[in-house]
Amino acid sequence: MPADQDDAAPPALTREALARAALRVLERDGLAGLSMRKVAAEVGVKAASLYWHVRDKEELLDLLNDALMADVEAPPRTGDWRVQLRAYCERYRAHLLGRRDAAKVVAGRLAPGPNLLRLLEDQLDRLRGAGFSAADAAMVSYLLGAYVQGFVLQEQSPMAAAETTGTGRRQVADDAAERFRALPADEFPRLVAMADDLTGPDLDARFAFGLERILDGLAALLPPGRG
Amino acid sequence: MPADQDDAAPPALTREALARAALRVLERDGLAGLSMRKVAAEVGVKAASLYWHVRDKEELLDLLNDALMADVEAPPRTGDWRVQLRAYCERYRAHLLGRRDAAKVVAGRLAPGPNLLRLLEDQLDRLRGAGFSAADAAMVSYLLGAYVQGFVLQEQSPMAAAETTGTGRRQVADDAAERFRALPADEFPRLVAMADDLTGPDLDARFAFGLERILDGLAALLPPGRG
DNA sequence: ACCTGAACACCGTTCAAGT
DNA sequence: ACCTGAACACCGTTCAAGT
Repeated sequence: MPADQDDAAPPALTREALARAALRVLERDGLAGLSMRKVAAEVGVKAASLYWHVRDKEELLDLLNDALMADVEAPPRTGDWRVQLRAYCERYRAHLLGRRDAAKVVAGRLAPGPNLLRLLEDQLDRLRGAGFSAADAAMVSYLLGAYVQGFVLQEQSPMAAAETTGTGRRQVADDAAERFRALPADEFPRLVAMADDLTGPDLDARFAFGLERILDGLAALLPPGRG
Repeated sequence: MPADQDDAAPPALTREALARAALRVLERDGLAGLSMRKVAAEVGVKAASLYWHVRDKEELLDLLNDALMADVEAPPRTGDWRVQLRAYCERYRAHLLGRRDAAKVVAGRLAPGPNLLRLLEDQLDRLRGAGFSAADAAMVSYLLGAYVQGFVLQEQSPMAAAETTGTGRRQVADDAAERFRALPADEFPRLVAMADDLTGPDLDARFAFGLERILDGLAALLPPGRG
């Protein structure tokens, strides 16, 4: 009778396990604190061992990138294309905001892993169903990705910095407004006058504003009945 | 008669000189190769000396961020708001694309330096003149910034990687299309069918597409006569 | 097939000490 | 006021060697 496979067998160091370990280190120490040595320790191994499973740190970051996309849930397929696309973007933003430094990891990294491919497939399918041409659907997906990632990148970094110094996000906005107001009014009249507009509305509102403008622009692409 | 001030005086290590040195190192070695030690060497000093002028590397990157924005030229004030705003975005993109890793440096970094403030003032002034409310103008500026930075971030990283491996950008697109086509067609029917649409149009066209959608959406914000 | 020890060539940052 | 030497606690990566 052969020994059970599940008693003392070490969990088998797979690339997926590596990615999950990297995810835990990212959450704990941030991207700047994510080192090969720490990820190795997280899986109970020495740094040099990682190079058996992964070419270099860059490849580990690719794995991490896909692990980050593992549990985004696509929105329900109810409502018209506009509510579905809006939900997609809102969920994507919320998902990125929810994990530390996620935007920084995801941003410049194209290499789509299986999880991202799954989402892309679903999104393109909905766009085609809504009446967008294949060429337009592909570009729309690209446009929305650039907007959401660019937006979250700008809001996540300062938030992280603020939390480090212990200041709340209301405080950050107020400080920024104060800096605008303190500028020389002859050189920067608009910045001084618009200090509150530039810093006031919360980021949810700013995200929604941009998103609605983009959706308006996309609607103009469809035949009048469907937009 | 006092000695001339301009004969043997060392150029005086200012923060601006530091920023320009960092810019040269960035162009030469990329963001990953930008170290305090190299920037110090670039200005003929030891690494420890930098900490007299700058709190830490993060602050040096803030200076670099503003130096990167030093010579962007605002578009001419001719044509309607739409041509001016389009020109703004195209110039910003071209400017970022033109300097190595610029998008990565600029992306998560809010701290606006004097150069960025100058541009922002000018852009807001044009938006107000075009008829956008103060609140809308502020949000439009934010939206366009997120889009351009997000877009360039996605196109610049792979370009840099491709140049490292010596492959041209046509080759990169073809390889990507091939990967889409090789996916299992039952699980990813759209991706397989749309492989060319997803990778085909060059990045200039993709950028223009997104930009025009956004501009369409913004036009809907103005009273019918001015949009 | 997978892991380790030890080493190499780097990092950012601090701090006493120099001028 | 500005710069340096020397050190500290790290990095990513390689490679011979182990099992």
